[in-house]
Amino acid sequence: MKNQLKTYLNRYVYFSDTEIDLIYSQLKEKTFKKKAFLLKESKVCKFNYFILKGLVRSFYIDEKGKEKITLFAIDNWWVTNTESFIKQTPSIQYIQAIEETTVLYLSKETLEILYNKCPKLERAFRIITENMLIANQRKSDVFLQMKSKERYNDFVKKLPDFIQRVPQYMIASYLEISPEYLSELRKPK
Amino acid sequence: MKNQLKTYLNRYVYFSDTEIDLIYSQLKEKTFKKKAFLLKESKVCKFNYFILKGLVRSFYIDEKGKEKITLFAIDNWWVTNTESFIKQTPSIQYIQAIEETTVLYLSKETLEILYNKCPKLERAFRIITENMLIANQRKSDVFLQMKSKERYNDFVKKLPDFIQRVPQYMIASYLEISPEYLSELRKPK
DNA sequence: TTAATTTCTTAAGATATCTTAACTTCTAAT
DNA sequence: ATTAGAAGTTAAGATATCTTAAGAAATTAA
Repeated sequence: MKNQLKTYLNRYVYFSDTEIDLIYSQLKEKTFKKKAFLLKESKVCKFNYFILKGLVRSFYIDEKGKEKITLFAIDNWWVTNTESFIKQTPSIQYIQAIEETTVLYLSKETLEILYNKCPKLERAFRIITENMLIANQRKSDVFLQMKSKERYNDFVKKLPDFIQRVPQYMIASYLEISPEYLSELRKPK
Repeated sequence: MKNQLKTYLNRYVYFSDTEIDLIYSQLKEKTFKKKAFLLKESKVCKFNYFILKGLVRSFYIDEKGKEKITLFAIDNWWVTNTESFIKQTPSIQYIQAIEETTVLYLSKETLEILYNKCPKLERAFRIITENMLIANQRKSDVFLQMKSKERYNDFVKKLPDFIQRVPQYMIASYLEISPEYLSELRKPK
């Protein structure tokens, strides 16, 4: 566990074992069963979760009562509801385990204490946040205004693992395509 | 100029005058005429720009040769092409002044030197980046899958200043609506 | 002020995508 | 193994939005 975190963090900034020990000592571990919620709508998102193993989705319910999936996250990704976690305001979204998922997690308060004790961690999160912004900008700038078929092809190409592990109707929701139409698009010929 | 930057940065982290002097000493100032480019497609985005006064847009050209606007930015916003600036890779997008625009700007290298000399600045940018991420997630999560009319109404409500200053066809592009259809939507009754 | 360019509007026909609803296939639980 | 629920497919009709094309209005330049 500690080693997985170390390998991950060292991709951004080099941390000594002592520093990793400090960070790790502040993290708690938990396993969520399939379909269990890490966060529910209207609750403040208290934690930032580092996924050791598993698969989760984030979604909200629109005016028509439909689930709209906004992200998937797997091993070695941080997942939280950024807005709710940063501002400590109620979340509009849910975070739910699609597979059994084991995480390390920490509160905003704990994270801020760590930033002060270990400025390198703040640098790591600055870089991680920049990367998340870049990924999200790709989604909003280009991805969402492609045609449905292009979005699906792009997703299959870039995230083939997810196609295996995530039900098709969830992929449709993430791609903002109705499940029926995605089914149509997948038809050969 | 220095004062405007100070007021802005102090919204995130408190900086002493000495620290502001250090930061300010590394920034250059420049004025772009209306329609001048801060960044052109295929070039590496060398700078992060802090807009003192003015209005710019970022856009790319799609396969059909149409301009797709991805953001507007005004006074007291940082603007750059995040992906190109962070990774120092060629940009797909342009950044262009819509009105005459005066900026302070600095290179990635300079910014990294400043992060080391003044860790508070790294904290400020960590927070600024978090806020940009939150704003962008709102766009990709909710905004882009609203109906065209809702997107327009939302934009009018949240950014009324832009309606005055930005030609309607540019707003249409940002909202991912054809200019003709936006014109239709705006018709009374 | 007039001409030139840019921006905005209107309308008709085309198309992508959604909705509904029924049916099939798959999966998980008894 | 059987059944109940979940997930995926199919097809017809509805609708949002785009495309094209032309003209009107507004800005900018001469």
